Amino acid sequence: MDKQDKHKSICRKRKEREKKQRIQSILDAAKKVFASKGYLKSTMDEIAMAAEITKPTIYLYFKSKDDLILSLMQPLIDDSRSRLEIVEKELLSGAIKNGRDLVTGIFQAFYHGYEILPETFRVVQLFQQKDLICELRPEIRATLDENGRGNIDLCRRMLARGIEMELIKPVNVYEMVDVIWALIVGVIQLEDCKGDEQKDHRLKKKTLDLAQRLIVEALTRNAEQVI
Amino acid sequence: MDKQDKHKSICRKRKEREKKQRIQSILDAAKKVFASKGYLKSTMDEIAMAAEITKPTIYLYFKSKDDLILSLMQPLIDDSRSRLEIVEKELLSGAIKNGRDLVTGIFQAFYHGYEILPETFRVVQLFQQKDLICELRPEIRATLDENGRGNIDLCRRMLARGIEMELIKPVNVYEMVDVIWALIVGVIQLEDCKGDEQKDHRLKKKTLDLAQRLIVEALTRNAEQVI
DNA sequence: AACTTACTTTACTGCCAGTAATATAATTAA
DNA sequence: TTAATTATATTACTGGCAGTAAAGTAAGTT
Repeated sequence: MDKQDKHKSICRKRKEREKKQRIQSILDAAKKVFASKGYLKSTMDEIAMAAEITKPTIYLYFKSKDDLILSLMQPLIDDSRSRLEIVEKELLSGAIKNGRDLVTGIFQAFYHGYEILPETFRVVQLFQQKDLICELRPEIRATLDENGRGNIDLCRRMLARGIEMELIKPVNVYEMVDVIWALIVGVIQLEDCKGDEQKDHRLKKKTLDLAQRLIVEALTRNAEQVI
Repeated sequence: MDKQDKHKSICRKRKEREKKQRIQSILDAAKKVFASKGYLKSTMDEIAMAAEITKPTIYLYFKSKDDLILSLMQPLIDDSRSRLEIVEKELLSGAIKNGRDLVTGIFQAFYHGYEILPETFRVVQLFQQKDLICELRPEIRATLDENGRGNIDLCRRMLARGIEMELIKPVNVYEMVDVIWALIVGVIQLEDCKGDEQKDHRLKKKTLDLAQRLIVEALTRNAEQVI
């Protein structure tokens, strides 16, 4: 019996491993297809083809096309998170000595997600406009919510701490985080629809740099209040 | 013969009038449907129904669903334009005496478009993300391009003038206009996906106000250079 | 070997943008 | 007044895609 149980559990483990691999291969395929054709123009059949399976198999693991893309977003959120945490550590340890470095750190943490996965990042935005955040695998929805919110919270804490430390002027941190996020999303969106791939990145960078400088400028004059 | 010609021309005029009315009724119907269900969820059949005609008739006047929504955008662009022109007049006449009023004027000119036609405004953004600016009636495409660009140009001229008059600090006006536009679009988008209709407008306003203040703050300190 | 479970596929439905072919009403020409 | 032309509208379709039901297959279990 003992032997049998062992056998069972070994087989189960293999199965689970295979399942994970299958899910991963679907995600990889989806990433490729989305990246090459964009979310809206990509079809589930194409993704299935790329993953060397058929469409219904995808639906075994993902509730919908939206669920699929949102599952891709998780690593992106994680990336921002880890970058923000580094900035926070620097802030708490005193390595960050002025408002400029703090604001720049936050900007870059968010922006980096776009640099590593532009297409996925773009889709995050699409989702905000459509009313499609429903109909997701609850797990994904939950983690997405939690982590997204987590990043924002972390960001707010850092700004609040920055204010305490008098690195930046007192502002409403809730609104402030929104403004930073809005700027990044807005600039990327704007430049995406203008540029032709090549100059694109440079333009975005320049515009975003200006945005960053303005925010720093506005937040770091120690004399006056913004509010 | 003279009499006949007159008759003809009168009839032709009536026809044209009727045609315009039909087009207008389609646009009105589309505006209603889009506003109530959003662009993506609205179907051409629904719009046809609302206009009390059938779908193919719409395609007689509009090349595609995209063409239809873009036709709706024109008034919105015109609105921003006329508001910007007022600000420009004030700037040239000397009625605007500081950077704050200039920046605020530009912000408000753009933002007003959202206030009067939120759904259409939102769709403008959608278009920037999708790759759908193709396949339009060339006339619409042209005017849209021209006027959109026109507004941006106007805006740039005003900022440049503001710099000349030393109302604001010297910055790259191309990037600056992008930053302003990005902020407005970004904030609206962000708040749209958070709020539940009621508090929505107030939140947006507050966040946008902060954005405005920050830009003003950064641009109006006369001592230092931003760039 | 019969049975259960997990997984995959074939073959569909339903929805929707857009179109071809056709019908109807109004204008013009005879 | 009637035949021909034009403008306008409709019915009935196509094609593409997300998502699903039902049927098949392979592996593990008894």
